[in-house]
Amino acid sequence: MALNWSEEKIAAFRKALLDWYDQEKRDLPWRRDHDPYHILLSETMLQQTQVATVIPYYNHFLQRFPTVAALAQAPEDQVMKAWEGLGYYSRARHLQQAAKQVVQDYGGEFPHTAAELRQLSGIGPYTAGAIASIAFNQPEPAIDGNAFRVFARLFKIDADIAKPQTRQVFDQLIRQLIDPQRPGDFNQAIMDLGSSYMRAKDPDPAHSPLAAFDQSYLSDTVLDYPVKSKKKKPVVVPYFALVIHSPQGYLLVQRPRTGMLADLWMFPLIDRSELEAALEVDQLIEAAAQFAALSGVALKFADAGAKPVRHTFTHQQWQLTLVEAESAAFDLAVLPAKWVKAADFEKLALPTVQKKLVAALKAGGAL
DNA sequence: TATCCGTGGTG
DNA sequence: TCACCAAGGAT
Repeated sequence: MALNWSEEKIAAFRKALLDWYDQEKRDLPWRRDHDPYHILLSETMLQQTQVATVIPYYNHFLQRFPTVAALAQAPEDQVMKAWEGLGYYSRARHLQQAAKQVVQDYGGEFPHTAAELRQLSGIGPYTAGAIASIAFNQPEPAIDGNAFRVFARLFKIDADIAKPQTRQVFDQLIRQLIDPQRPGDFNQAIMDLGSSYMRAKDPDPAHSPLAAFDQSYLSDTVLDYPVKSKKKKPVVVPYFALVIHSPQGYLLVQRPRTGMLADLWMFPLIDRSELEAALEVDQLIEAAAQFAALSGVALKFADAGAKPVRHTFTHQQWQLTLVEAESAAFDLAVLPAKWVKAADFEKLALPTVQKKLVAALKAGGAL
């Protein structure tokens, strides 16, 4: 998309945006300096996550892993523990992998170009542009949801921002507008604008510093932009959650390294949709015994009919029916599993859904 | 390219 | 209850 603005108009646009930013920019922990490690950490945490949620995680994580070298050397389970509750857990694993790449491939000094940053694990076009512009003053766009919304409104762009190929339309446009003297501030100003006057819900475009440049505002069509196709509803997946207790504690298993809640610890789950008609208690016992390699160990089930715990993810809604069992301790050597005392749960990285299950058990008097 | 991957806030 | 959103990336 070619921009037919004069040089004077482009200069006025940049000045209006940056003057406003200089006056009104938010005071955020990762804006204290331009350390690329700080920028990488904050940008990774901020992916699909709100600022208010990230701030305490960011401060704690930096306290725990102060440098890129410290993160590269850290045990992975400690990194996961620091990420616990933040969601999208593969971000944590990729972040540590990127730290290792910086140490091993670049001697501990981040590369300066977006193209090189893009090669690091977990860094996509947005994060590469953010680090390159904020930490290294490179004139690279950082196109996040805010930038999509702000520029879609400014220029009444009809392309669907849910489609990957739409990014290039915005990229081309922003490269013509970004301030070559202050690219990092330009990108961050757009984000601040997108989270304030140009927010998604109930925007206040009249008071935006870019109101005079905003084609959607000038035509009273702000709420028509950005154009974004809708997501599908999450599918319902029913599980039995096995609460197996022995003298050594509760049985927890580590989730597979890929997929949902990767690497985190939970009660064993049995996918009821794969069990077909095996919904009777005796069949359930058989399935549980099979799963946990419990042959010969007697189980006593209780409260199998209790109300399920619900937890909704982006693409799935889990309905978890708690099934409690008392067991002798048995050898777990071959499983990614261990017996854990309830008081020691907090030492492991647990997903929120597991914490919900624990809370339900405590409310029911068990555990 | 379409789908997968969490969580908490909001109206 | 529900739909949508919030500083996206990997596959």
